[in-house]
Amino acid sequence: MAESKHLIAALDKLKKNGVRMTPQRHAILAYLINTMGHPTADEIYQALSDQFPNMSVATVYNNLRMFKEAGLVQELTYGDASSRFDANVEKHYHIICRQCGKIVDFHYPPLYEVEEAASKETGFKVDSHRMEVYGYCKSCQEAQSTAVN
Amino acid sequence: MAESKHLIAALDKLKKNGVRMTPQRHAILAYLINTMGHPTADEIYQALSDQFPNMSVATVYNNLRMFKEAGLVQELTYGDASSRFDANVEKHYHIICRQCGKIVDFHYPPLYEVEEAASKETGFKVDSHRMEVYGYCKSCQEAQSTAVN
DNA sequence: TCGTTTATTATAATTATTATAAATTAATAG
DNA sequence: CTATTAATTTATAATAATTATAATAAACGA
Repeated sequence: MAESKHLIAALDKLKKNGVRMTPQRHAILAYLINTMGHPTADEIYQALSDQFPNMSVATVYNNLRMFKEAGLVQELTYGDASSRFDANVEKHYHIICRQCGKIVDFHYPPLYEVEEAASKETGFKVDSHRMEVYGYCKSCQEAQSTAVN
Repeated sequence: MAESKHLIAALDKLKKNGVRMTPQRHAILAYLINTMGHPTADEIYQALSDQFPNMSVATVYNNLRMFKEAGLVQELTYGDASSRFDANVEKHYHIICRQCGKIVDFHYPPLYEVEEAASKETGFKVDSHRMEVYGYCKSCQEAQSTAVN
């Protein structure tokens, strides 16, 4: 697979920020950008363990922090133990399955009215918001309806 | 301070669920209901350590889980390390200060249209959503504007 | 290619949370 | 009121995610 536009742009941004490129860093970033999922640090570590048998988990965490600071990835935290990471920084929202934990993107016009209302009510200077929807994905709905009660 | 209506209702609900009342449990619940903040498990533990010098942190965690399962409190997870707990189960949203971490409630009509749109786009069966606004609270704005650059 | 600076590795430390097992205590039937 | 029993608390250990540290290795501009 050729390097996607998205990946090329991200690499470019890092270079402009004076960040050195290493094989590990490149692989972590590429993995995040190419995957449709929203992997945890450990999932990334596992996924790249064939390619980099000696890579340390610390490298994954260090790079994820770096990418986050550079605005290339977003950290998602839910009730469960570990953070998930998303290289899609375009405006979009997530819907999460309560049963299997799957995270799917969906589109909706950004909720700027809410930001404004919140700012007015609280006096905060607002810069962003986060919103997720919870429910049951198609396959978990089916599993539920065919289950014996 | 007399027991608030809110606390009385919560105690009632627990009794109906066949849950035993203990001094620790009562104190944790009362603390959560009376505080305006959104404390972590450890903050609760600290706050009650005078009253219960021998209480175990596990007791705090156990009870918080219990309250959550009973629908009496809500667990809030943000990027930072530990969960926060909110005994206000009325519909409301939070705005969070990026600088000092303060969490303040604000009101806005529940975003059911978003739930519907998400359901339509993804095929999920939706049951709830979560949304928070981020920014800088008044005192942190002032601190910033008076700071020497 | 060299030298400096940054990144990676291996490992240990930290922190939040959960599990376990023994001791205690609340609810309640008698 | 007391004894019973099942739930709760406590103390402690275990787990798991993440971060810190120090030594080694690699990137990249001169």
